[in-house]
Amino acid sequence: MTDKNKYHHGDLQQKLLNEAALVIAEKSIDGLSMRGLADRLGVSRTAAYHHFKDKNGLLCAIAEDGFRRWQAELDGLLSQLPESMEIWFEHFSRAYLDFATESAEHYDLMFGRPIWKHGQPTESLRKLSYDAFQSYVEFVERCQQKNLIAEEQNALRLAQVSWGTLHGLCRLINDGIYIDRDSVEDMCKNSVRLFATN
Amino acid sequence: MTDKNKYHHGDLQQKLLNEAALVIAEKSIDGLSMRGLADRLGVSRTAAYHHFKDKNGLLCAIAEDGFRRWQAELDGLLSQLPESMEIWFEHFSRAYLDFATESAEHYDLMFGRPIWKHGQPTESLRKLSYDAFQSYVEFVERCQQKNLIAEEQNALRLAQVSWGTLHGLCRLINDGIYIDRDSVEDMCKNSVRLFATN
DNA sequence: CGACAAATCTTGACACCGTCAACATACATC
DNA sequence: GATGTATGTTGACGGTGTCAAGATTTGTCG
Repeated sequence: MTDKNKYHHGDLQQKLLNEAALVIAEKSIDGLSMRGLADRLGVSRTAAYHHFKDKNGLLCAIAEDGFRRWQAELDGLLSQLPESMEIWFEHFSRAYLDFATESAEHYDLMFGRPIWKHGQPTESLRKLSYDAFQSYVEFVERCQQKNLIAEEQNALRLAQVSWGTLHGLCRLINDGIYIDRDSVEDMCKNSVRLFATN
Repeated sequence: MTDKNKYHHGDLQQKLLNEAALVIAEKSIDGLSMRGLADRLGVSRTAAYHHFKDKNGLLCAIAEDGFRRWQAELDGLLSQLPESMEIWFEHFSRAYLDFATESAEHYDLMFGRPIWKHGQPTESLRKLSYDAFQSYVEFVERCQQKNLIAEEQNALRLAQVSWGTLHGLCRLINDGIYIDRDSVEDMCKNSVRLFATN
């Protein structure tokens, strides 16, 4: 290993992921191209194809990182049972919105059409996303067992609807339909009241 | 006008819109290219640029059609005050989901990132979308005046949150995250209960 | 150590894409 | 009939994802 003009790059796979994250932060997801990414790393256009099946594979890997970050935060939020559902859910909503808006591009990738509808999601990505949601469902169930939430409600449905609502709000912001963050905060409180007092 | 090998196409603008709708229905929005569309109409690659500023302009025009269709349906739904909010909202939800899933590609265009975040929406599109939402807000206000909805709630916020929830569900379906339509029906009923009994 | 296989990286090529510039044709109007 | 405008054309530029074939390095086994 001459260390200087090395033919093999070392850990191109990881470097690709890191650089891709930078590009996405700079120019959004549509600004990410395989060729441009290769250029930035001073590597040939097709080098990445030895580490990812295709562009979809790379995107899935980036989305996976997002899910791991979110899961870590989620674990903290779900680790102990709340005293008041209303306060907890407001806290949860804020954390969710913060994640979705601060890592907007990651969020769009994690739940967006390019991966889930068109390019098939990687099996590992599928599992990560499923686990994240599942841990939320189980949290709702634990809350029901402690009588924090009415037990006659279907835990899965409750989790789906409450998450779907948050997801809807986040999409409205990230897609540029609602841009007023204050409105969103207020909407968030409204939806909290709906879920918590029911 | 020789009628046969006519140089001028007649009403290319409308034909472009019609054919684009077909392409979108066949191959989804990403399958629509300016060049491919021109080919299908037997016209040169840049002919469309005399009728739309650029691809974004064409997409906006398609989205406008979607908004007009939705507004027509909306007018019917909002024309008279309901007797029961719960029944009405269930009816409304179903209509919204039907529209969003049956015209999935149109829906994604109407509320999707490509237009609102990246390519700036046309002024006319902006107005159409604003009007549609505004008519919903005014409906909520009328319901409040008739004491069908608690008056202390902010009508705008209520409209935003309820619509945001429906939008969230639709995105989950259209983006391929939830594919089970039965689950969605059930989720829909759950969210109805949240809004109607509050 | 040498040979051979696997991993990794390269260039070349293909088929797309959006869109600008320059030019050609048809139509409308004075 | 001349002239301007609307509409159509081809040519070109730079961009994209990705496949095939060849080059080079690394890992493995006798």
